[in-house]
Amino acid sequence: MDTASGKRPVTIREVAERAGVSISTVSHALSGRRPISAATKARVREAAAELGYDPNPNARSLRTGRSGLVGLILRPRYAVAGTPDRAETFNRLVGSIATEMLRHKTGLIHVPDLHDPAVASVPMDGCIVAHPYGGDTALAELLGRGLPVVTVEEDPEQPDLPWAVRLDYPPVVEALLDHLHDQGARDLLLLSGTEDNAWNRRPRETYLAWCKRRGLPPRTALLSEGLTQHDVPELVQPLLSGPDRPDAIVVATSDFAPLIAEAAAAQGLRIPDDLLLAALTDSEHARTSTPPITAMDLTHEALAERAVELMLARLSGAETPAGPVFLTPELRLRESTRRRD
Amino acid sequence: MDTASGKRPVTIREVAERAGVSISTVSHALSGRRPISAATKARVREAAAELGYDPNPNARSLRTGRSGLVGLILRPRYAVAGTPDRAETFNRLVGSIATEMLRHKTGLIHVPDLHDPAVASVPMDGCIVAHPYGGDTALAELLGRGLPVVTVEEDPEQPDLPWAVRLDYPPVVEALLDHLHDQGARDLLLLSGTEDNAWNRRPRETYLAWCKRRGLPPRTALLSEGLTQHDVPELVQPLLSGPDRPDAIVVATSDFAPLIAEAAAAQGLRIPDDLLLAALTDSEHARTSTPPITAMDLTHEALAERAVELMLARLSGAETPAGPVFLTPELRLRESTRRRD
DNA sequence: TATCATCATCAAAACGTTTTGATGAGCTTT
DNA sequence: AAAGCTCATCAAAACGTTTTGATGATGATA
Repeated sequence: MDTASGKRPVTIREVAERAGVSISTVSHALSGRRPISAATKARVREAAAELGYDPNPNARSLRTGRSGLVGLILRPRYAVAGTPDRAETFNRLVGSIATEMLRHKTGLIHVPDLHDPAVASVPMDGCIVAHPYGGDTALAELLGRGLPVVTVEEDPEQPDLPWAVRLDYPPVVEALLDHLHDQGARDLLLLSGTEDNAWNRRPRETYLAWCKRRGLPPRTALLSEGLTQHDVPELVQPLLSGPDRPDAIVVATSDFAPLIAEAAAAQGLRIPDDLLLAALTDSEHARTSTPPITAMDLTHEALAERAVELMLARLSGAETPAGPVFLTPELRLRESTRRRD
Repeated sequence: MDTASGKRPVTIREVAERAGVSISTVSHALSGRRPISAATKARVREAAAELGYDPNPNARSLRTGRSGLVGLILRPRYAVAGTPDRAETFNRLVGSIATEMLRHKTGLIHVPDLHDPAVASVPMDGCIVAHPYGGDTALAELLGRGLPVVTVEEDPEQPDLPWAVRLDYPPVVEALLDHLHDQGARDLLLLSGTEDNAWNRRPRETYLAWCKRRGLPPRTALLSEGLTQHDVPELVQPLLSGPDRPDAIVVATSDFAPLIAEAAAAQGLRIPDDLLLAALTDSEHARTSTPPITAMDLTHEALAERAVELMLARLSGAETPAGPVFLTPELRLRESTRRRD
């Protein structure tokens, strides 16, 4: 095997010479876009095979204006921060989109940075933007370029943008809150993340509306997704002590739930007996913690499937739904919110 | 916001016209590869910004011969088959490579199919091939093209190919076998997968050598990675009944371990009391099964980190190690191989 | 003042395709 | 035998960059 790495790729010109025809004949013979005699076609095919011809994708894309590749931009910053725990969400998101793209035999590019001039720009026919921020600049930029965009979750500032695959939070969050209420909770605390995206905004809105409807005082606070294991207990401790401690906590970031459980234990509070605890995203951490923690599963796989489907439909010029597509997150009820009888 | 999707992108020519200079001056002003007067440079920058100029990546790559993108090819077929269980391995593999690439601000392309003519070929400066097969054709093709390749695990037929990040199985597999032996196992059965890659071959070789050294009769069988939940119990049942049943089973595919545990239970065999059970890859399934199953963690994250590092070093022309890089898998001892005292 | 270097800018070539209008050979029709 | 068709093939343009040799202006030197 020749491993010389400086090898110049075979061009269409060399194939043409070998087959004794013109460049355009080679192109037509291989693409079949114009009739070529059977004999010539065979000769060209043979020459191409012998030389190991592989058309230069850049030249082709430059000419045709399409690369056959789809970009993927993942907005949440924590995704790149990458603590081992946060990785599960990232991996499910990325992995399931990659799986779907492979199933459809279409190349997927992880776009590193849209704006950094040091980063090569990326040849994509369309782009999936996952979990955009409010007034997302990357999203706006792509739309401004006229590139076909499909979002996973919506830009909260532009909720009605078409070609979005969205999660329908209200019924699920209400079901969770009702469940907590059923279990006796009357003083619920919501700890949202600080990324300004739909996942943080929507459940918060639902929570506030629910409290108003129930006549309960809403209590909210922020807990940045970027916090470490060390920060969380410290920040949470004061919330758990004193006479006005909540009797239920809903925390957005699932990884923090077990830390809150520990902090509660340190105060002598038992879960679920003295404090109910639930998270707004699921993770192994939540599933295997003691006790296992009730969580909302965002069904990344389903989001990925629909988003990829939508993107490929758009690129192929097929009919696509006019408005956003809604999926329902799954509520996973576990021991952390189930009072023993 | 203008959402017209048929918008033609801004070219360097339009920037040049707007700034009142030639095309090449724009190129030089933006790239800084030749001195341009401060005034002109400012004018060009302004024009580019106003028009929202973004250089066409295909044209640039065609001219320069580099795209700034790295390809990723995942060989194992099960990866695309994608049962929910198999997904964890796939996601960790893909997710951690994507994470590393993002950290280095370099685009990553999932290559769907190297040979399918219906699939657009992919503009990559180098390619990471994960878990190649014995005599891997895709690997050979890439090497034949002279493309820089880094493999995660080696092609078992060409174990000494440089620029491979390999797992050092023997010490870990021996440690596992010794552990089983310590726990009293004398009749060990190895159930390998059917994908012909290093992960199936190497541990098998170590097992055979270990048996010979210990004077124990080796027993092996195959269990395809593509089997479903329904197939496995049926196939395993006969192995567990009869007087010559093994007292320890090492199964490659981690998802099958809990199924084997069930099949054993159906025969009245208890784990670990009557049968020791271990897997050659880790998964949540194995971690949370009852009892938790001893497994070898392939440390995909570490493999990814080294592979990406190696690839980027090669592409930047830096010094790279001459031979393969070895990492050691982690043995996770759990209850399934620990006899109660 | 003529000559020479320096500096900023320009024009043109090249990268490897696909596409399209033109060309010529071989038939059929008049 | 001339005219018209069809079919296969060809030549050339175009896609949007980067790169390089050429050009002209400006100021320094002889």
